Amino acid sequence: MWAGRDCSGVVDTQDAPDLDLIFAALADPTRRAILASLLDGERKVGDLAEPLPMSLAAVSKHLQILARAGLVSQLRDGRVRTCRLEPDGLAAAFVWMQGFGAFAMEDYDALERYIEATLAEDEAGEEPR
Amino acid sequence: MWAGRDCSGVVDTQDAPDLDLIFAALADPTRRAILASLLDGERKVGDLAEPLPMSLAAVSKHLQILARAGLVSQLRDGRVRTCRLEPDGLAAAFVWMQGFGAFAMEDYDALERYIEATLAEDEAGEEPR
DNA sequence: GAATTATTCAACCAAACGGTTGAGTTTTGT
DNA sequence: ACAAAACTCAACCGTTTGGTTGAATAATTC
Repeated sequence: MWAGRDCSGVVDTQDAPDLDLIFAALADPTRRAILASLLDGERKVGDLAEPLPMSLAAVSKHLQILARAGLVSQLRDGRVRTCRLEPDGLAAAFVWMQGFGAFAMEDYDALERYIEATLAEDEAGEEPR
Repeated sequence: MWAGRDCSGVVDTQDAPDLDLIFAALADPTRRAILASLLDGERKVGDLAEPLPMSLAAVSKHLQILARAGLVSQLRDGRVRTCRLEPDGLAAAFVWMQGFGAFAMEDYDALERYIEATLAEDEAGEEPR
């Protein structure tokens, strides 16, 4: 992976086709807030929108962007649309970044320990509902 | 982390201030190609630009964006500007995503194994120069 | 010191982004 | 059947993005 000499010969070498969409989706604080709130479990569009300082239509568009990136999915049940986090989308970006860190991060072990600690603490804290 | 009830009460709750910049920087394929090419080691701006299908000025702007996000740094030595990967910037985004995955990913172990494999293979393959 | 090399700066342009409002479109409730 | 609820769609608007070109800057070479 990342074969040495010409990994940038063509711009998009072996890039997963939707990393653009995924990272772009993550680049907005509103969208990250939505994702964070979905960590708690499924949510209706309206419930997601309620705390956010913008119109329902704006939130709807944000959700479309998250859906197109494969980060959330919407299940329509009656007139209500329920949103849920889609783990695999995140995984793609995560793996890409990891492939990076393997080379570049010096304090990889420290990071690993930090992550382990966080993970354990979270699992103790509350269930994902 | 991600305290249950109102993690989205305000949009930017405890967000690292530059996640916007980091993810936005990663959202462009040209910029990811530049980062990938920097995995090999330091590079002059011109050398980074050479394989890319755009003007030098465009690449210069991409590098500014990467620098503002803290993902690369430029060391000017004479008239030549040498770019290097900045690991800590990536780590911030990485940790954010990890905090996410801890809750959401079902196949966490599989992912971990995949990562371990990739890491081992890469370390065997070539040195980062 | 004049020309060349390496890179940024500034102005511009089309397209995309993040928001708005107002009008659909389905369900649900009475 | 009617009105309200829960959305999405469409059109618009100001700002940012990703590229261009041409000029500016700075260090090297002749």
